[in-house]
Order: sequence, then structure tokens, then C-alpha cells
Amino acid sequence: MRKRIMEKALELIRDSSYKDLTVADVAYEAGTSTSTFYVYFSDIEDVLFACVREADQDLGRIKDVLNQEWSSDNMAAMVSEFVDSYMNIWEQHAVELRIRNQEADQGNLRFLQFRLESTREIIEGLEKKVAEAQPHCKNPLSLALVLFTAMERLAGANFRALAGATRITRKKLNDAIKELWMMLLVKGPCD
Amino acid sequence: MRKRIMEKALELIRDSSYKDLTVADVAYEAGTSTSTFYVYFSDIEDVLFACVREADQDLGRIKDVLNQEWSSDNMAAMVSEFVDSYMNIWEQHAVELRIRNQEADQGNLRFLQFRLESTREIIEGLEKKVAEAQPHCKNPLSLALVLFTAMERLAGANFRALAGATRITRKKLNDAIKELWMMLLVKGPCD
Amino acid sequence: MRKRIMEKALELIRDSSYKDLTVADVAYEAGTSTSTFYVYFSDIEDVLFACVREADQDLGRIKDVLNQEWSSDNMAAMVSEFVDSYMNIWEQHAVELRIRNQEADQGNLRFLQFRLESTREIIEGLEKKVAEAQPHCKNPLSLALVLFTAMERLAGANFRALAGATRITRKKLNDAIKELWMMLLVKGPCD
Amino acid sequence: MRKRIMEKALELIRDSSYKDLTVADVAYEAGTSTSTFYVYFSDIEDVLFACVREADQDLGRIKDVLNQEWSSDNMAAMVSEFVDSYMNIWEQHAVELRIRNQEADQGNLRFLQFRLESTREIIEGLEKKVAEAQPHCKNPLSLALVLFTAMERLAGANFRALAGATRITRKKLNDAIKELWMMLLVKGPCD
DNA sequence: GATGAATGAGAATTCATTCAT
DNA sequence: TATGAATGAATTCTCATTCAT
Repeated sequence: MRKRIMEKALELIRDSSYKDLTVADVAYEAGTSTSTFYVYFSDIEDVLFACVREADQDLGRIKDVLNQEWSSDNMAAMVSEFVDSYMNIWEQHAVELRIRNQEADQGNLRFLQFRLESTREIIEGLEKKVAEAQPHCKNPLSLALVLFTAMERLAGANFRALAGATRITRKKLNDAIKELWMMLLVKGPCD
Repeated sequence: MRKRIMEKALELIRDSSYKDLTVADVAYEAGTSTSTFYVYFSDIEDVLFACVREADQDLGRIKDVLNQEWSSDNMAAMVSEFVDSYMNIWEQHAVELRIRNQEADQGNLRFLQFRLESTREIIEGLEKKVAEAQPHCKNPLSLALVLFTAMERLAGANFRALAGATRITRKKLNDAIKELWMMLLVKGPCD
Repeated sequence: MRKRIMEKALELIRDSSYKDLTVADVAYEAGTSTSTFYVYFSDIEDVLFACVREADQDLGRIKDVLNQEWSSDNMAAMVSEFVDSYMNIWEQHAVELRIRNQEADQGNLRFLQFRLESTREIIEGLEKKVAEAQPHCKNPLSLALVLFTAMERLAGANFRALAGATRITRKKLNDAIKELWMMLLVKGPCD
Repeated sequence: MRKRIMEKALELIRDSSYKDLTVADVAYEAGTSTSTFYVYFSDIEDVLFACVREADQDLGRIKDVLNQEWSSDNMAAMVSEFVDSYMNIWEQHAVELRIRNQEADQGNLRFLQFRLESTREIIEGLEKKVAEAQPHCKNPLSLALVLFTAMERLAGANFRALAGATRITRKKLNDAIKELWMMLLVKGPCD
């Protein structure tokens, strides 16, 4: 039942905004009563957090790419693989990750904390790549963070939400992200 | 009274999440009754939209920087001025802009539409700058969009919300953003 | 409406135990909705407290009897008047005073506090009467308190609740209370 | 398990009001499930009644004092022993006896009946003592009942609940009760 | 004897909204 | 323009209770 409730909660969010997701709705959709809902979760946020948690486990896969060697020879390939993998995972867990970000952005501590932990290793991994590729770079962390932020937001962005959406495709966007990483890793900052 | 209600609504959001902002709260804070609230606004979203609208007018200032010539001589200065101006405006209207983005991200059409219009000119301006500086660049729009997205998100980011927040300062972050713009405008993409 | 809600709440309690008095019941009986109930009271306890408060104002009358002179000449008359008055007030506000005592007995601080204040003057008045009538009496306060407690409890006692109820009448009980006060005030404690 | 549930129910009441004691709470505290609770008891009232019943058995001891001869020679000693014994038993079973009285006061028939039976013999015993000591006394039953009521209420009273609590000690109170019994038994009513 | 899982039924509570003044 | 009073319509939440194992 617990599992079933989680699934249905996600389904409902996929369709409409999660702002007005009610316990009654979820329970009904899962074919059960609100009382049963409260056996497993303390409130709507609680189910969502459980979903986010579960989705996060898949995010671990991205670290594999970061654990490999990124040399000037395979740089383009690695960057490409990294960005594609990341985008892939987001596509699979778009709903959950968007919730995670929205809640965190709205200052929800539980989700904030969780996102922090969940992204730290990735950001640190990227920082290291930048530092290795551009030893003279003064603040690789900030640079990595900026591009990572862009990547994450664009991954989660509803395409309707992008300016001039008509002229832009997911493919072009991903390419642009890759190019910027390459710029940073190969050419490095200006001075 | 209308003005007063808007102000108090913003104040209340500054303190806590706007998700549970109620008409009664706002009315009370503004020292009036809910009935009066309804004289001016149709619901909470309505006040917020009015606030966002108002804040947006200041955003027009950023276009001045984009209307100037960005040549290789003054590039660093212009980029710096652009980023600083943008960050400045965000600081002044953090609450409103954050609401705008959150609502848009959650798929609220009114806000989505509004953000689209509000950012289009800026993004197109940036696209033109990239295209001018790097005539061979294949998709200046996507590149501009990526960096603009990063900039905007980091502007609105609560610092608590940033990974490894302790090691990062607003200054470093802004510098990183500037460096990335410079990289793009001066060195250009890899091939 | 406020007044109406209070009245109906009392009526409902008169009929059945107040333990399972619900907001919905009261609202329904008062011909209104629960929302209206919450405009005036925060919960059931709150209405009851308001009722108790109101009833308490009548209790002030009892002090008139205590403010008169109780001499050996009129002692019997004064004691009789005091007990009768007290019993009278209880009869008029049986429901409210019983609630006050039950809540206080169950440790409800608000009611405890209120009862304390409400009875203090009476008890102190009685203490003074005992001390005047029996100057050698060592602890007039305790003696007065014991009889006052008995009086109050018997006033509020449902007659069903009294042992051997069949043989006892309200009249006999009141007489017994008067006799005990007389014993204390006229003859005094044993040594 | 049955025993364990009873114990834990009492413990929980000791801490907070029994009005919001739930089956789930008791079961949890007893380290078992609600289903098991229902194997032994039909509801919360049922456990409480079982507890009260058990506590009542100790109350039988008080009758020993009443079965002895109370003559003018040993009157003070007997009264003292009676009051002390009674207070002692109350101290030991404060929780149970308070529940008994509260439920009875609220009109719960089961508890009302039980209290009636449980106190009848004592009250009749006291009536007989008064009648023996004061043969001319017109209604010894009422007089005995009044003082017995006082005694019982003060025994169960939380000291916080007593007016002017600061100036009164348990000792003084017990002494006052004894004095009143002595007054009644030795000097008798006024005419 | 014991219990895990589930739930029906109802209670409290909130809030946007209306309407007469 | 302003508001006091009232409420409809949800929604959350709790709890006693059952039943298959």
C-alpha cells in the first residue's frame, strides 16, 4: 500500500501542479482511505520526500562518469557522456527532482538539506575536473557550480518555460551546455 | 489601501513561505478586512502578480547596458556592468522575482507568459552580443540562454541553498559568472 | 450568534455528558455552521469557559451575606441564609459550575485558576467568621475549607450520585450542612 | 498482558488527563498492538473500570476501623485512625479513585453504581457511629454524609486545586477533618 | 493468545468568499 | 470605498474497531 500511495502521488503531480495535491486525492487514486495514508505518511510533504529520496538513488550513477579519468584526449567524450547521463536521469525522474528543487527553493529545510547532500559529491567532482584541467584557475568551485546550476535548471525546465522556446530544442540546449563545459575545461578562463 | 496590501503581502512572504499566505493574513497585516482585500484583488495570486509586475519595471534598466556597444576593448567592463546590474536588481526585488520564477516553474501560465516576455529582450540582446563577438558560433541563442539561466538562478538562490555554501561568497560567484561570459564572448566555443 | 452558541452549548450539556459535546453538534443546534463557531470560540473548552465565566458573576451575590455581621444572636439566621443562597445559585447555574469543578478537578489549569480566584474571597470570608466566633480556634482556614468543600460538592451532586440517595432529601442535606456550620461557629472545636 | 495493559493505562493517566487516553497509546506503552488490547478489554472505559475495581478491594480495609467500638474513651484515637487510614488508601490509589469519582460525577452509570456500593457500607458505618454517640441527633445519615463527602473530596484534591493552597498543608487539613468529626461525635449538633 | 494491516466514520479546522450596510 | 458578520465547502486528521493469519 505504501508503495502504491507513492506511485499514485507522483502520477497525480505529473498531471497537475502539486500545490493542490490533497491527501484525499492521493488516497482515492490509490484506492484506499485517508486513514491508510496516515498510517504510512504524516502528510503530503512526507510522501513527496519519500519519492524524492527514492529517485535520488538513481542519481548515484552519475558519479561513475566523474570517477573516470577526464584527459584532454577523451574530454569531449566524457563531457558528452556526463551531460547526457545527467539529462537522462532527470528525464526519468523529472517529477521528483522538480519537486526537490521547488521545495528547496522555497526554503523547505528538509529538502534543502537533502539536495545539498545529494549534489555535493557531484559538484565537488566537477570542481576537481576543472582544477585538474585548468591548474591556474582561481576558483574552480564557483565556475563548476555556475555551470552545474545551469545544467540542472535546464534539465528540469519545462520547455514551455524557456524563452523563445520555439527556436530551441533539447538537443541544441544540451550541445550548448557541453560546449560551455568544454570551453571551461579546455580553454580555461580568460586570465 | 491597494498599495498597502501589496506591500504587506510582500513583507509576509519575506518572512515565511508564500505557499501558506492567506487572504486573512494579508488583510490583517494591512490593518483591514478581507472584504476590502477583495475590493482590489481577486485572490492571493492576483496580488502577487501585481507585485511581480511592478518589480518588473525596474528590470527594464538592464536593457540599457545591452543597448551599448560591447567591443573587445570594453568587453570586460560591459560584462561586469551587466552582471552587476542584473544582480543588483535581483537583490532589490528578490521576493518578487523569486515568486515569478517559482510560479512559472510550477507551470502557472500567467507567470510563465510574463517571464517569457520579461526575459525575451534580455536573452535576445545577449544572443546578439555572442553572435557579434563570435560570428562563427553556431547557436548563440542556446549558449546565451544557458549562461543567463545560471545567472538568474544563482541571483535568486538563497545562499543556504548552495552546495558547499560555506566556501562560496556572492562575490566569487559573480566573478565566476563574469568569467564564463568572457570565455564565451572572447574565446568562443571550442570549434 | 456568540450568545446563541453559548446557550445551546449549555442546553446540550444539560441533556447529556459534555465529554462528547462536539463543535458540530453545538453549531447545528444553534442553527449555524462550524465555521461560525470558530469565529467566536477556539474550541469547545473555550465556549464552556465563557459560560462558566458568565455564571460566575452571579456568585458575587453570596459575598453580601458574608459582609454582614454574624453575631451569636443572628448566627442561625445568617448561616441559614448563607447556605440557602449558595445552594440557590448552584441550582441556577448547576451546569456551568459542575463543568468548572470537573475541569478543575481534571487538572485543567484555566479552570483551576478561575475556581481559585472565584472561591478565594468566599473561603476567606468564612475563615474570618470562624475566627471571630471562635477566637481560640487554631486553624479556622482549614475548618472553613473542609465545610465549604462539602457544601460545594453536595450542591453540585447529582442526587443519583449520593449514597443511599433514597433516604436523603435536598432539605435534609442542607439542614445537615447548616448544623455543621453552627456546631463549628457556636460550639467550636473540641479543645 | 492484561495486567500489563492495566498498569500502563494507569501510568499514562498519572501523567496527563485521562480524557484523551487512546487505545493506541495504551497498547503502545504496553508494548503491544491495539488488537491485543481488544482481546482483553472492550474499550478504554473498560480498562479503567477494571483498575477502579481492583483499587476498591483495598478500600475494604477501612471497614475494620468501623467495626471496632468507638467509645468516648477512645473516640479521638479511633477518629484519627479512621481519617488517616482513609487518606492513606486514597494516596495509594489516587489515580483510580479520582477516575471513579470523575466518571461517577459525570453521570457514568457503571461507575456511579460502583461508587454507591463501595461507599454505602462506610457511610452507614459512620451513620451508626454518629447515632450511637449522639442518640438525640435527628439525621445522623445526612451529617455523616456531609463530612464523608468533604473528606473524600479533599483526599482526592490535587493540592494545587485548593484555595489559598499556600497556607494549607495536608496535615492541617486532616486535622481539621478530625476536629469536625470529633465535634459531631462528642459535642453533637446544636439542639 | 497475539498481531499486522487496513479502514469507516466522524471530528476539528481552515479559508476563500459573499453580502448587506 | 470600506467592512462586519457569516458561511460553504473542503481538507486534514484521529481513533476505535475489524479481520485474516
